Amino acid sequence: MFKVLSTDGAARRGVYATPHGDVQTPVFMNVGTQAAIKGALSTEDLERIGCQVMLCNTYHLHVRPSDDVVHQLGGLHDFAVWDRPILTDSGGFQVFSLAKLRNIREEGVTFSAHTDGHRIFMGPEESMKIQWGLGSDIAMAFDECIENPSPYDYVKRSCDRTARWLERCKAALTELQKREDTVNPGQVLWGINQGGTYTDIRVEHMRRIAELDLPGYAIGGLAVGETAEEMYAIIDAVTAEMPADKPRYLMGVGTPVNILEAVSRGIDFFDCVMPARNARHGHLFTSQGIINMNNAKYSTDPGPIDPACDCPVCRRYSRAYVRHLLRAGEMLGMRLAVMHTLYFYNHLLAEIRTHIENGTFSAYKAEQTAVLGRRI
RNA sequence: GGGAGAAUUCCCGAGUGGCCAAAGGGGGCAGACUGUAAAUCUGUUGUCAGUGACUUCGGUGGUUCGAAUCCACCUUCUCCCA
Repeated sequence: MFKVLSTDGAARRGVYATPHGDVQTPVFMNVGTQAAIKGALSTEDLERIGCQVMLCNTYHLHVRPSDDVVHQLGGLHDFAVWDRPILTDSGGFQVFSLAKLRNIREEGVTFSAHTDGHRIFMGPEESMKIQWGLGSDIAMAFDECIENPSPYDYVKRSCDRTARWLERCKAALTELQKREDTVNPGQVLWGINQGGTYTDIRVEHMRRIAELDLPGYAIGGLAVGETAEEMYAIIDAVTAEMPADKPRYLMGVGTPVNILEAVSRGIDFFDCVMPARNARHGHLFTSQGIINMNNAKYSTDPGPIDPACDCPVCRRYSRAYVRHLLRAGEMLGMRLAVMHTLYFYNHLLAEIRTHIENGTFSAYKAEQTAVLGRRI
C-alpha cells in the first residue's frame, strides 16, 4: 500500500495507495473538521489549491450531523463531494482539547458535547463504528492525547491504556468491515504513538503497537506544550522504531519549518489546523516569510500577498483588498486568505517532494528554513 | 415667538463636587493561534517623562481647598407648544 520511491538522507519520497487514489508523500492533509475546510472552500477550490487528502473529525461529525446520516448518504466521499482520499481523526484529540468537559475510564471517555452539553460516551469501539460509518480511507486509532509536560506515571498508565485501546480498535474495525452495508471496504486503521516527552515510554509504546502490523503509524501528542527541540528529539527516537515500509504521520504539525525538520527525519504525512486558522485571522505564510495582513502598512499595498506565488488569489487580488475584506469582516477575506495559505502549504510539500527526488532536499531545507519562519 | 433638554477623550455613551485621564461598547493599533468548543482570544488606545507631571469633558467667567460634575452668560443642537 505504501511505497518509498526514493530517499534523500532520512527524508522519504513515497506514494500511498487508498481506495480513492494515490497520495504522493510527503503530504500535507488539509483539515476539514466538520467535512469542510473552514473559510468557505469548496471541492473545486480544494482541487485548485492542490489538496490531496482531506482530514475530517469523528467527534464533530458524530455530534453533527451524526455518522448515521453520513452513512445513509453513502459516506463522507459522497456526502462532502470529495472523491479523493479522506482521513478521519478518531476523536482522540478531543480527549485533550475538551479536557474540561470529559471523564476518562478504561472503557473510554465521556464528553460533554461542545454544541449543547449532552453527554457522549466514546471508546475504541464507538470511534471505529463512527469512522466506519463515515467511510474514510484511513481511520485513526482512538487514543488519549495528553498535554506536555505531564507526570511520568500518568503518561505511562495512559500509554498502556492507549495501547489496549488500539487492540480494541483493530478488532472492532475488522468486525465492522464484515458488514454488508460497509461504505468503504478498503478502509484501514492507523495506530498512534504516545508517550509525552518521555523517550523511553515513546519507544516502548512504539515497539508495542508496531507488533499489530497496521498499514500506517502516527506520532501523536506533539506540539502540545513542549519545545520544538524536544519534539524533534522525540521524532528521532520514535521514527527509529517505526516500520520503514509503512507511512509515518506526525499529527497536528505544524509550521513550514516544523514540516521541513520532520521530513528530514523521515515523516510522510502531516496535518495542522494552524495555517488555516492563522489565515482566517490574517496571519499568512508566504515564500518570503510570515505576514500579518491586518497590519496598517498593507492598507494601500497594490501587490499580491506573495509575489512568488501562483495561487488563484495571488494571481489576481491585492494585499490592500484582502486586508480590507479581513478588516471589514467579509467572508471573502477569510476565503482568499485560507486559499492562499493552503495553496502555499500544498505547494511547499510538492517542492519538498521534488527536492527529495532530486537529492537536493538538504540544501532546500536549509535555504527555506532561513526564510519561512521570519516575520516580514 | 414661548418652553424643556442636551453638549464628555476618534465615534457612541456612562459619569452629577475629591477614589476621574474619566466605565462600557464601537472603531483604530498590535499580539497570540500546531490531530479546530477558535470568523476566536489577549493587550493597547490624551501627551511627555515612565511607579510622576502636564493638558482634557462646547466657550467664557465665577463659587470652592478641590469642578466633567455647582452658578451666570454665550454658542450649537434636539424635542414640545405657537
